[in-house]
Amino acid sequence: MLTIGRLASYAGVTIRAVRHYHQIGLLPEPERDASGYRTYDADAVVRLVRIRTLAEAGVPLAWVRELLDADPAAFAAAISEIDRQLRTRIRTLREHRRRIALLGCGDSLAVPAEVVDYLDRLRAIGAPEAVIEAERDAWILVAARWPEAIPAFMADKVAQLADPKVVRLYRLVSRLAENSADDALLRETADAMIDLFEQAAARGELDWQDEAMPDAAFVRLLDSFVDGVHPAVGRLRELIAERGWIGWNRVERRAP
Amino acid sequence: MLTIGRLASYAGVTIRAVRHYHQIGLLPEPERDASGYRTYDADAVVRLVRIRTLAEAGVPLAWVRELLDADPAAFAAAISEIDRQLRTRIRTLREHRRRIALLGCGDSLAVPAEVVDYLDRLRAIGAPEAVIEAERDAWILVAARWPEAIPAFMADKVAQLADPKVVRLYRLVSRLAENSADDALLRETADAMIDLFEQAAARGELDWQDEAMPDAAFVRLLDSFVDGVHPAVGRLRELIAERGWIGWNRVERRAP
DNA sequence: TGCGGGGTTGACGCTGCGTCAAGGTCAAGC
DNA sequence: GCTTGACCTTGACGCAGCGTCAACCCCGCA
Repeated sequence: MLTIGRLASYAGVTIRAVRHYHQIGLLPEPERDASGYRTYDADAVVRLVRIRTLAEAGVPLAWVRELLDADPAAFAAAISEIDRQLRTRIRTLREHRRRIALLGCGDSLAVPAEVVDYLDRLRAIGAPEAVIEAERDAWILVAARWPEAIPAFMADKVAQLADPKVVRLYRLVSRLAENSADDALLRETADAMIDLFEQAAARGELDWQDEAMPDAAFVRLLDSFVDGVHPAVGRLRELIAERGWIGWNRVERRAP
Repeated sequence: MLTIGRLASYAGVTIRAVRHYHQIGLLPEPERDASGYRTYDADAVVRLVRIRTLAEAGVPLAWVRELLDADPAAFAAAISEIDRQLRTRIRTLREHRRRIALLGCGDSLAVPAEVVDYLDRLRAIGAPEAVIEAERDAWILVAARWPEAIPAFMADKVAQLADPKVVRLYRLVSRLAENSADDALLRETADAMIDLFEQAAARGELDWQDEAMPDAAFVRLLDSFVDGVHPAVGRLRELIAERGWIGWNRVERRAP
């Protein structure tokens, strides 16, 4: 007759594991001796070893009991099902490895490569860091909702940067970032933006905005990044609104 | 301003996950509105997306917080550590797959291949099923404690089966299994066993028993399988003991 | 006013044990 | 007979990352 400790050591498991198996009914509770100790016989060791054999092969304990006395067909079926699950988990972990290898750090975390490229171009034409961060955050949101649309969006945005008017606007914004009290500069910036808005309207580029961004609340959310860039943005928004334009990420002409 | 549901849907996570991140301090608790609803801003979405990006790459949540504002060097170090852990887990699962593919079912569960072979030979010479089961269970215990010793043990046991005396003994045992009341048969079996014991003793085969099986309690445990085969085994043990021999798996000569 | 679809906190469940906590038991040495 | 140390007992929390009730509040709409 064995104590729990000897049983466990014969089977190569911990005492805690044995008690756990009792608790979940995998190993029957044996007789107790006068002092309450569990007393095991050799059959318990055999059963325990079999339990471990299955458990160490990745069989969930919940399935072990049925497997221990399953006929060959059921056994084989269960084994192949468990193997399937193991394969799935391995695939998941491999996917994790793939993703973790792609992770950039800090700024570029959660930002698709196309967006990183676009932000670099913005930086190259002298956009202020605050603007770039706002763009980055906004594109993080867009990428989370429509990851597949990012390449097209970015191709579009990069193409826009070829327009000298756009570059000039960013220059103005950059100067404004350093001297936001300059009212003439503010007006000049507003003019430049409206010029671009009107150009876009003339080319019909505003017409498919609704399809690209169908969610008004989401667009307001994106706008909030722009508003957070600098206090002067509020003034800018007012100036532009006075001239009948509303919105940053989806612009509309309204009665002034 | 967003409710928790919109926040979650923008970031592609469940509401429960967001609350969980609050609970573990990964995402700061936002302001509440008059009715107690949490009100989020766009920055919360960005942070949440970043958390998900890391979590979906297999980063444990406990590490996400530090990673979110780690410098590139620390970030890279953490990433490589996490990748190491992922590789370890993949190796573990692959080992599970390997083992599960090797699992026999029912009888052969937890029995090494060499033992299966030996049991088949026993069956071939006509050993009764009860004896084979007892052998099987005993070898399960031995294999659990000294798996590396099994091939040598089995080579030895298989070699023994070449001895006609051993084969004859199993024949007797087999007849005894069918007719345990036959006293003459019982005595003949005892004689056959003692003959083998003495032959082994003469060849010095009993001398290294202690080295092979140093644990007396363990040997008693193995013996208990033999005792459980059939009630007649008890009679057999007495008969043999009268002639000065004790034990099944490790035999000793004692003063009768 | 009722209904459906939000939101709130609190708590248990899952997996397979590890790890205290707070004791009772046993064999051995003094 | 007493201590010591190794072993046994039950009970309960902890772990990772949420899923899933339960029980209740809030809001807009017919």
